[in-house]
Amino acid sequence: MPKKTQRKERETYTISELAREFDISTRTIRYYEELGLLSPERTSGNQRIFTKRDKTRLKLIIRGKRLGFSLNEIKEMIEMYDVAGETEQIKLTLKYGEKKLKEIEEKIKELEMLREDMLSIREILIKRLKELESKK
Amino acid sequence: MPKKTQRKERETYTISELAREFDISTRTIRYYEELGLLSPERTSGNQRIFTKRDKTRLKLIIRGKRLGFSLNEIKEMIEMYDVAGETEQIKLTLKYGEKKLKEIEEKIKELEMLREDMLSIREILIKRLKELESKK
DNA sequence: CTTAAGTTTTACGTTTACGTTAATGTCATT
DNA sequence: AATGACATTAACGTAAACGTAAAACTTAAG
Repeated sequence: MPKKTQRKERETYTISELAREFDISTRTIRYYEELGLLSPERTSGNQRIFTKRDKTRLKLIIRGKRLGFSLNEIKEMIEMYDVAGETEQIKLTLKYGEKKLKEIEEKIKELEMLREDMLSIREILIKRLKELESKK
Repeated sequence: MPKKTQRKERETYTISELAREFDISTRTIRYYEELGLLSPERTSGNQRIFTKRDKTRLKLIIRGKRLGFSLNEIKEMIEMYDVAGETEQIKLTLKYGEKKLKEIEEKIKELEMLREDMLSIREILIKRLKELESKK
């Protein structure tokens, strides 16, 4: 039997690896853990080990931030992923999810409106520019 | 000649009227002025008078905020509306506008991804719920 | 003219989301 | 075992975006 590669699963990351990858500080990552947004394992020497799952979460957190959600809102959304629970809990989660879904769809609409605004301003500017250039 | 109605244009608002309408504090409105996002006229007694234009701006500011833009970014976007200037200035504004447009389109995409995530979580939850209910 | 409700500026306070520094510990390599 | 690179906790600092309170002024209504 051939020796199996030692590489059982090196699908873990250190804090600075993730920090570099997402272009944030290690402090930020620790802060997210402090708020309960992440809960990485630890080595025997107490250093954080991040799994693929943690990495996915971090990506979610960052996306949420970019979209104007507070860390608290993001936490609530993330917790939806972790509902192990009973029917009542699930129903509540579903309800909250519907609310968030509506908010998200609202935001999409608003962004599209903003986009339209920007596009028409662009048109105006281009027109003005052409006038100026032709009078030159 | 019939007496014209005194109502030449009462299309103005006090600070608290706007505050109520947008559900923000008067402090917030004053703060936006302090940052140069608004510049309302004043009465003889130094009280702020907001025009329709100011109101439109305020709406824009609030929308921007909801979408995760900083007040500074919002200010820069608003200033695009006010470019009276020369070709060079217009070109710069256009360039900045293109950048913002891309950012906005990025955000729309991200929100749509988030929406997909939420939808699939919902599916999972609903499925789990049905299982639990059937085993009852 | 008086009064109440609203407004002004000034200034210090608060929350969120980290930045920064210090003192100490861990890990991999030589 | 020693060196250098990275990690840990603790704690104070900071910028953005307002909140809050005080003291004085305006305005609309009666």
